Amino acid sequence: MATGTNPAAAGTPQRILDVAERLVQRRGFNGFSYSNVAAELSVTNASLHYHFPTKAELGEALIARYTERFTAELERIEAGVPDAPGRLAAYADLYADVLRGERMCLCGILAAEYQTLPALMCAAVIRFFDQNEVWLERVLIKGREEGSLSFDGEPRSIAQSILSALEGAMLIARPYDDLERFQSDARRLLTGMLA
Amino acid sequence: MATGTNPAAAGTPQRILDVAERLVQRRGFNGFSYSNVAAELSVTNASLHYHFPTKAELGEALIARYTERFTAELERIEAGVPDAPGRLAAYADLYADVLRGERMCLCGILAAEYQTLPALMCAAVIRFFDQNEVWLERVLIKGREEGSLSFDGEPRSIAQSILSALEGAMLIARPYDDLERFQSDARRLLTGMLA
DNA sequence: GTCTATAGGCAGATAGAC
DNA sequence: GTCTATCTGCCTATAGAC
Repeated sequence: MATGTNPAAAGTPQRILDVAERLVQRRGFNGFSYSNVAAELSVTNASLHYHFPTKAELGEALIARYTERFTAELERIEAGVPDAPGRLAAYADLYADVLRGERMCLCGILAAEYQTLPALMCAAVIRFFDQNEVWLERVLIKGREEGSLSFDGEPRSIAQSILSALEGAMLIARPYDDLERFQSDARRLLTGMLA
Repeated sequence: MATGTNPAAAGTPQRILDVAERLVQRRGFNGFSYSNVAAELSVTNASLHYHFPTKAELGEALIARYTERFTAELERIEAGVPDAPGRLAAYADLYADVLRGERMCLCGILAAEYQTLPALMCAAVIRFFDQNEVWLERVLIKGREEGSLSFDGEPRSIAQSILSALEGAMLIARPYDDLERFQSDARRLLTGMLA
């Protein structure tokens, strides 16, 4: 073990985050409790507080890990998909994968609860969106240079619209429990803006 | 008074709904309490329970009233705006007005909390979205017949995409507290799909 | 690191006086 | 219709034993 901690317990914070993440993505930050997480892991409430003293800190850790993982996926797309249209399609597929797990985007659902979140979580949500927009903007600029994408207006502005549209498509598809609806919306919204 | 109730108290249920509606649109259904409403109205918790015995019933009443009011706005648009493109623009303006009140669409924010809502509220949220789609579909069909709108695919499917895109634009614009961002997104998303 | 035990507060909800 | 008073339960969080 790199950390030198008890091997059997080494992954505990990660397993806590795994369970909490799924709960937040399905029920929202105000819709889950320490007890929900504890019950699933068969540990006590107090044990969770050892790893994440406050719910706010747990929330910050959730966003940080989610953002890291998402960023890694974006880098993987850039490494594996050469053309800009393919990268945008792969980007939409990331959202579809989340939806397949019957989840909302973590930061999408936190955006809905934004006015009730601790300040540090708010800032982290914004950073997630900003990072997504920066990546999308880069893809758009590259696509325009290569001639594989054509659009009017500022790339950053288009990137914002793509993010909004995909988050909205997730938000609405989930009550209908309809993955195909999301994919249909995503396809239309993307092709529409890049006609 | 048509109801024959105490004049001074006649509007109490409405005032309760007014306060609760704003709280839900800003903080979510799991982010407000009877006490929050009571404090704003300077009445007691128990008094609220007289009018709305359970939080679920309060939630159902909120969606019912919101849907009625929204439907009335849609009829007003059809009566006042002759052309289909103008109707779509007016539809987007309804969302902008909500956002100006620093609120999310009531059913949009409830969609995020969907998995935690009582069954009757879930059904009512779906009905709201369906009603919106039916209206949008009608506008799209009329626009295509008149030649003022052109698009590929089923009108109902486009209507779904418009709803998703506008809800998403609201969801993301609110953390940024940026009305212009919403309007820019809405314009692009609409013109893109109806190119 | 995990436990038992518990604190202190707020949630939704009810009984009964006025 | 609104009040006071109260119930029960869950919430986040902490103290201290093991």
